[in-house]
Amino acid sequence: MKIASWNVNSLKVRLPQLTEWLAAAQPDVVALQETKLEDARFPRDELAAAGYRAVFAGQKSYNGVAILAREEPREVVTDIPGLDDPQRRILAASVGPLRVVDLYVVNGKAVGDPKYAYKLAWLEKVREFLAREHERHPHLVVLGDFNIAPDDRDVHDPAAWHERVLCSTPEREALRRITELGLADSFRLFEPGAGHFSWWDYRQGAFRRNLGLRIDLILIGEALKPAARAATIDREPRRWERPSDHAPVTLELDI
DNA sequence: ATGGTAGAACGTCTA
Repeated sequence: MKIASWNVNSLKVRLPQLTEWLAAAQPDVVALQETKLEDARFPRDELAAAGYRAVFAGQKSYNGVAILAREEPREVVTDIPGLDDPQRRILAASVGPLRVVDLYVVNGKAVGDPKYAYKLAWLEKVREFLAREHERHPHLVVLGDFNIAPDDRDVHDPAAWHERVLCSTPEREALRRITELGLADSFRLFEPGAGHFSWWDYRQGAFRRNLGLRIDLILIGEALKPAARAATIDREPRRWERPSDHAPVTLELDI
């Protein structure tokens, strides 16, 4: 099984790129973030033509998450206890043997900003939800745009980003509390080195200069670790015309 | 340089 996560930054704009990438990469499950679409406008028919069933939780203009799969996702959850949140940032569903939780983590804007406090509170509520999900579903996959670079290997210029939003210690500790539920950052099962990024700012030629961060993650439960075969960051779509600022990330599981 | 670019929407927010 090949699973993937991609922040598409507007599914309306990126639909042709998504279908091209689906045809080339042939993933079995795909988590999307920043669809920026109301559910009534979700391109269900176009994705069905590409061979994917879809479940989604969207809103106008901002946020929005979706899970695509070869078979119909089951037991869909869009709202979790303790988060009465109009922002559509979380979507859980069962696909085949997997429990899949798609996250579009709050960006946070800047350390100390009210949005940063919302980010940390949001992550704690999500951690509580994931703890319960993991108890019920050992084959748990938690993936998406985490808006946190786990450590300095995931940052092009750690000095410049020191204690800034996406890299601050409280954010990294919030992520660590989630991985301590027994959820491994699958990319690091295969690649220990620095300099592998999944997001590059649109400005100042950041992609061309590889000035990026690795903030798009696929976490897997301990029970899935023996099945992990390969993890990639596919930079190719970031080179296309009018790209998302994020690259798709993938994990191959022998399951 | 509190800039720069992109998306949604058409002024201004979000990232």
